[in-house]
Amino acid sequence: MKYEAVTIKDIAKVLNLSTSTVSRALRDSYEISAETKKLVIEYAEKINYRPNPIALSLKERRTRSLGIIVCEIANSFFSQVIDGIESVAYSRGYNVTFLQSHESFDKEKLSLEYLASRSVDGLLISVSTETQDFSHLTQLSNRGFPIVFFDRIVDEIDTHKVIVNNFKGVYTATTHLTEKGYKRIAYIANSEFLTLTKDRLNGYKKALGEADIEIDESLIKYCNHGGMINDEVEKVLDEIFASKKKPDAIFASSDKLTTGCLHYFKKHNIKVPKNVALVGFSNNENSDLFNPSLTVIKQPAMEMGEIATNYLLELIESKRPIKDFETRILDTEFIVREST
Amino acid sequence: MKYEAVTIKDIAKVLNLSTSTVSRALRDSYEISAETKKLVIEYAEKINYRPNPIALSLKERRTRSLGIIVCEIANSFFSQVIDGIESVAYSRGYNVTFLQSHESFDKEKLSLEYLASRSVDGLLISVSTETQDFSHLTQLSNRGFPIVFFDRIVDEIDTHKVIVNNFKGVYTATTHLTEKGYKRIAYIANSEFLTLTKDRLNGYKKALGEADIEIDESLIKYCNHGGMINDEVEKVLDEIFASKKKPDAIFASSDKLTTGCLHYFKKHNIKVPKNVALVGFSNNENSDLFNPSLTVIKQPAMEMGEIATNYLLELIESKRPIKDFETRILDTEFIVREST
DNA sequence: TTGTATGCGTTATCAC
DNA sequence: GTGATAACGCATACAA
Repeated sequence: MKYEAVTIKDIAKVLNLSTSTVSRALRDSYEISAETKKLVIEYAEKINYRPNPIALSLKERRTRSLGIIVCEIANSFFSQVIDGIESVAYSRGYNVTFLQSHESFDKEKLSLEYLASRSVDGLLISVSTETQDFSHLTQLSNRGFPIVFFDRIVDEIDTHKVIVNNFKGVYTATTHLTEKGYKRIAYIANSEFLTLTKDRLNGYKKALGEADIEIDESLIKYCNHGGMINDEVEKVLDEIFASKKKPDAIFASSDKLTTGCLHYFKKHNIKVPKNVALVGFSNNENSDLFNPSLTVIKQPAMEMGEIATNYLLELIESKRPIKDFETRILDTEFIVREST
Repeated sequence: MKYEAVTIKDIAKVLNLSTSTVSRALRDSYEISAETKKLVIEYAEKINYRPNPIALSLKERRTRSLGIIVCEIANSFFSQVIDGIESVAYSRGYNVTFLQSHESFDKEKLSLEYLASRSVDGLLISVSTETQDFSHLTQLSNRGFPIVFFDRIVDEIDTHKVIVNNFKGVYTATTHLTEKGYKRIAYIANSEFLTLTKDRLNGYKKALGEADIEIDESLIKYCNHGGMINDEVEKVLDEIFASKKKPDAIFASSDKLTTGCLHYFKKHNIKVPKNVALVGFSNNENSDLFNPSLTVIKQPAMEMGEIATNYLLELIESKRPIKDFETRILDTEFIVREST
């Protein structure tokens, strides 16, 4: 059943006016007499008239909507980013559409295509772990479609970006571990295709180097689907714990990987921090309630969303092409708790 | 800067054809010669033509989008529902727009108005804790706008609904507490305006009655903002624990309230379950990792989203008005862990 | 002060 | 087999 809404035409017919008069009256144009205005506005109110945003979009050639692509919203970090995006977008009169890639390259590509085919005026994206080929993004960007990257950015594309200081965050956390005397520190990384993974790994290596700990590549493991695939984390941990020289600490590079480790430890009855210490990136609001409470690197997620959205609106609303792009780097917060 | 996309007109001009021919060729119409089709399709592919969904929406008077309003997506239960909604919607060629009410009646009303002004073809909604006045929903529903309620439904409005058996879920959980010997069981409820709150409370009362425990109204507390306001939970717990006869167990009626209790206990050094037991509704994927691990009532969130979406699409796509509405009641799952 | 005509991108209808 | 035209709902340049 089609729901039929009221249009300007309906109002015009009833009041014996032209659609243009009604349109102008509703927009409070100076050309219209106070009397007519009152008539139109009151009637519109009475029958609950609302302009059709679709028609407006077609006319103005813009949707006043922003598109967001993230791997998943059921993730503390991303839902906090989204809160930041939403608050800025709404205050500037923009609406928001989220699409989840579920860490799938194909889904990301499809979502992107849909959004860019004029459903939204611009895009905020944190790419999927699978994404290695950026041509879908490059093409759009080159044709002038406004894109801002956050969190998982793409180096090859020149535009505004918002990230955290991944290197420093991990360096601080790893140094914390080495200072506590941990020697065999495993690193469970996200997909190796992400720039952020490299930056984080460098922080880890630097800290180990400074503590005169040799880097053992067998302790560095990648989860190319970001822990989204069933037993990705389990497999990686099995490998690490099967070796003769077991780790005494673990660094986990994302929310999902961090809780993934905890689930594994619980299942295999590995005690934290007695048997192995754990630090990880996490914006989980309950990480202090865990058993043990987690030592975490926390990202300013909300702020990230706000800044990224302001950047995007700048690109969208600018009268002339923007050539000078910025990359904003935010600081992480390091919170020490029982797990180390 | 406005991003200019390719239109049928552009193709027509370049190939010296009319827009109608191009349109037909692209839709593989039988009227068009194979030769022309090939020409058009190949060129369209080359320049990456994508039809403008806005123009299509205007023409077809439908958007192929569904609107979702929930209190917040940073909530395990709702993000799981959303996953269910998304999967069904996409498989049926629909796109999804989420709006968060953040438990504010005003925000809910605004979001609703925006969506119903033809941005979406139908609406899935779990109302905010603040919502007492349903006229915004009643009006739309009466005018034939397709709405399906899930989780927090509105009794007054006749349409499809999907809920869980709240009475039974709470009855089972409370009985579990009485059987364990708990006598003073406090009940931290969500907003008293929600139907679901009444159903749940009835389950609690029935279980107490069967255990010959008198109902103590001072142990029943409401959080009318669903725990969204700063120290709502803290205030309520302060009251309960300030009384002489402290509770020996607590039932929390939502995800947010359950973790809210845990945070309070941690802060005030109240041991669970030694000082007080805790059961609550929760779909948190990490509730087994908490300290202590939580005894919870878990809802089939994903399934709820799927069923609700199927109902909504039925309303949208039906040729004639639907008069027979269903309320689907799903079973909850009760998981016993350390907190009781 | 108000009305008429046009166009945003697309497709259906009717003409040739 | 292809082209011209109108329409979806709205805003605006131009006419009156």
